[in-house]
Amino acid sequence: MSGDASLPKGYDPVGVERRWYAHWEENGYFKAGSGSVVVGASPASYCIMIPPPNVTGTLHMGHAFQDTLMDALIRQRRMCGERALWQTGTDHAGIATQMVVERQLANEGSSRQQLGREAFLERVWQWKGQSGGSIVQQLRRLGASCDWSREAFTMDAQLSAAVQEVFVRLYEEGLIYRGTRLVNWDPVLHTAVSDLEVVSEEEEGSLWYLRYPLADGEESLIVATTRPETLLGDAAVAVHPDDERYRHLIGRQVLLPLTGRHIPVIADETVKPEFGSGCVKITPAHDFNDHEMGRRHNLPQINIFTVDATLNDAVPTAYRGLDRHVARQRVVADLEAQGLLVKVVAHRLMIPRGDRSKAVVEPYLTDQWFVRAAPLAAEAIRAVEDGRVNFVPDSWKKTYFEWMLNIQDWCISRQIWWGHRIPAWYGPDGRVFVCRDEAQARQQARSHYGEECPLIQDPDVLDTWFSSALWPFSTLGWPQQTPELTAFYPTDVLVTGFDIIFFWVARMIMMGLKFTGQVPFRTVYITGLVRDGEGHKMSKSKGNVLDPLDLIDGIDLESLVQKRTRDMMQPQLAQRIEAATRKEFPQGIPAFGTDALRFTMASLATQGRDIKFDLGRMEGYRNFCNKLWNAARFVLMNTEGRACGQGVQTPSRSVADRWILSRLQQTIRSVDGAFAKYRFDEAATTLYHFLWGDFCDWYLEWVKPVLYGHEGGEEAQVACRQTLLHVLETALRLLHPLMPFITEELWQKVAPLSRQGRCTASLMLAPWPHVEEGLLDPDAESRLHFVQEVVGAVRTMRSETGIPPGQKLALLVAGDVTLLDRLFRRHQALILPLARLDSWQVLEGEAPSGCATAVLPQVRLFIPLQGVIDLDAESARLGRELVRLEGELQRVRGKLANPGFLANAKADVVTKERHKEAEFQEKWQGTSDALQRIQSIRRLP
RNA sequence: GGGCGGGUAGCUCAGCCGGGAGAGCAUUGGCCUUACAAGCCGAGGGUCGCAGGUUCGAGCCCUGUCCCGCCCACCA
Repeated sequence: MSGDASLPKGYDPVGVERRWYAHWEENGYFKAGSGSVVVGASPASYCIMIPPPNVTGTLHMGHAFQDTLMDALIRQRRMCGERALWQTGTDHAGIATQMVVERQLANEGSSRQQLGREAFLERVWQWKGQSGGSIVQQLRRLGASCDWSREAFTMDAQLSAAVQEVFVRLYEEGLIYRGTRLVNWDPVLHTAVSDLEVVSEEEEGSLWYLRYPLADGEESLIVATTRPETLLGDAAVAVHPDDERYRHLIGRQVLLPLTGRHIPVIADETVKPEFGSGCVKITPAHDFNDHEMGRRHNLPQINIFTVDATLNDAVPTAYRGLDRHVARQRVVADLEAQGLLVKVVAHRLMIPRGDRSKAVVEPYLTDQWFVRAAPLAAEAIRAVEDGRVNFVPDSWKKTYFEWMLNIQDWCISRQIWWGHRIPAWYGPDGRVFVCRDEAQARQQARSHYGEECPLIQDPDVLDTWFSSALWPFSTLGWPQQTPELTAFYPTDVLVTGFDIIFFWVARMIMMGLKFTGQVPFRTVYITGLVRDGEGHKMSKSKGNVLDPLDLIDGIDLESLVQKRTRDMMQPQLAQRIEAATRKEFPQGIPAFGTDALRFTMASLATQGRDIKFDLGRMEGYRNFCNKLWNAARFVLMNTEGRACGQGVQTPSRSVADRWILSRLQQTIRSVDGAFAKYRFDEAATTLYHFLWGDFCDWYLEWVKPVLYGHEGGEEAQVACRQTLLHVLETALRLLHPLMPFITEELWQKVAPLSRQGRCTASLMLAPWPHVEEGLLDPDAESRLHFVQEVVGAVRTMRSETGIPPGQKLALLVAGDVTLLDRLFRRHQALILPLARLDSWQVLEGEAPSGCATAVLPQVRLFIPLQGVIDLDAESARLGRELVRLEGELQRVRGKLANPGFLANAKADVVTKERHKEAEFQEKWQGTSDALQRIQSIRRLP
């Protein structure tokens, strides 16, 4: 050992991560403008808005994925010298948060109604105070370098003011209106929800065929329905005007069973004669289609439900107060008893459910506030059409257009308490005053009524997404024209999932354009969903959820099982989940560290598809961290306390030094390009292969003889140490956006030794590397490529012919003399140790018998090993190689014999093929010679 | 019903402007070689879903088709 290693033998992320994150945050490095300053230039601004997580939520894999990418972008641009702001914050998540607190109250035997509005809101704020910090703490564990000093919350005073301002202005322009409309009603949450918050899924149901007698005479008709209970609210029966079967009934009255009401038979083009019986019962107050038809035919809207979706007083007494499901059974039973149930057929249908409550949503007539969306959408469509906003991948803009072109008015009022109260006040006569605050409303009311009148504020709050839509400018201080708004708006990239393109992305574009005249962001990077290893969506009920923090810190099996089976909505699933978990993670999950998680996320971030989270890959990248750690350890062991050429401008670099520096430039170029096109996977694999392959496997091995003093002199050592430090230091900078912690830890030790020294207090603030054209060295690259081929060929020969690895060998080389001199003799110091050869010499005359043979372009290699070599193995190997080469030759020659190819292919392609032909031919010849020699030996007794 | 994405090695995925099929993991043979066994050095493994077409040449472009996934849509 060369002295004390200054680093432990393995990388242990735990302490490193906590220490550096605290250090960065305490020193204000996350604040916009903290990055390395480009002298003489006023820095460009760069801004990313975080999709604010739910304030009471917890971090999941989707966050880990997206936030890793955002942080990588921000860190990279910060290092590029830009004034980079990652605006962070949380969302009040109206319904979701209210539900959590209501559940708590239910457990205490209380309810929000018992508490009253004010006390309930106090309770929610209290809960927000308790749990609201956890997700931002978890975000910190990911290494997220957001500007915490600007952390925002959608219900902060300033953001709330923006919400009111937007509401009032839209109202004044007639883009917000109030009206009685059929909306999606969640009977469990007692609130309207928007179309987007309703998820329809196919479920098993029935189609009931019911007989409705005509009011006059003996005739009857049969309707088919999936919702027999709504019969009680029927206003008509509709048939197709051309339907011969029913034409004579049009205009006559039907006696609606169970109610005694008379309803008309009407004709409407939208009725499909082939479905069911061809007769449709029309319930204008409880079905969107029927509602439309009811408007066309002036039918009464008979609301039969209460807010709980129990039957109200509009139905016969027998059914009042019944739940809609009970009512269905009762209605069907009563009809059957009266002989009016014709048949019941199994029928699959789409059932709409609230995305939060999972309750079946009811179309329900209520007074609600709406945003007139179409006028806002028009400009938002143009912004994407003309490229002011780009989608990555581009194909998502189709999805965007599709929705925007068919956009419906947006129901923005919610009958819940947690959220932004609608700034509307009602006078005694119901007149509405929409104002920025109550005082203003009073003033207006006074001038209208001529005296002080009691005003009542609208009890509803706004859809959470209303405030989210303003996030890109409300967080920057709008409606004030703040310096931040000027500097950072429009923002640069939005990183988010496809699942909220409609909920959020589209609405931000509409609101941004409307209120700032500019797009909110120039690029939308759409990520896929993080799925489990089998490609299933992660969900609590499936028990396949991975917590990013468990991947970082590790978790033992028992805790994991407990975590996955705790608080199950369906406890019967717990057993299966437990078994599956024990099978998949028999040892629990080891601690991989944040950097490994981030690197995995980056390398899985291929565009345009969901990602299946592969734990094996994560393990590989954990190993990569360790590899990097040990490479740095090696470099430090061989540089600390020695001459490393700090002041030396033009060291006498070896070809290996020049080679790795050249490879480094290529890597910088490639990583730059990858970041520019959001190919995080490409950036990750490029760095992985440069560090593990070029740097560790080759360069470190090549320099060992120099460092150990076996090869070259003091000057060579200095140049080599300087190169080692420079390359590692630069690579750490390149890797930092993806792996912030380990790179900082190592950089702090490596950078001070490097030629330029540690230029900034933290790697976070260090300048992003740029390509030094002068260090590109094609000559060194091609020569060492040859060396790699020779070393590889010898290693293969050894391994395949069973030569003991410890056995030193003498190599015979045949080929052009000047070539051998140029490529072989001059680089023997790079070849012999890696190939574990102790000598080599140029072969004079015939190759000796009993040789392992390798054929490279223009060079043949022989290892004479009388008695040791496995002739059968070598012969088989050569045979395989010959077959391969013959195949290649055939293909290339076929091409070159084709006049069409020669006539049409580009000249350089033809030249390339000719080279290939020559090369294959030569290899074939050499291999064939070798095989013959072996076979001639085997024929000997 | 409309739209989108995907199908490449056992698994998870790259594959650029059409020009010699790649990586990681897994498998397998050999190594405790003084940074790293979370390591080192080798090897095997693919009818690029299928069928046509364009082209001198197709994993890549076109047409059709099958399978998987997702999104949107009011069929009672």
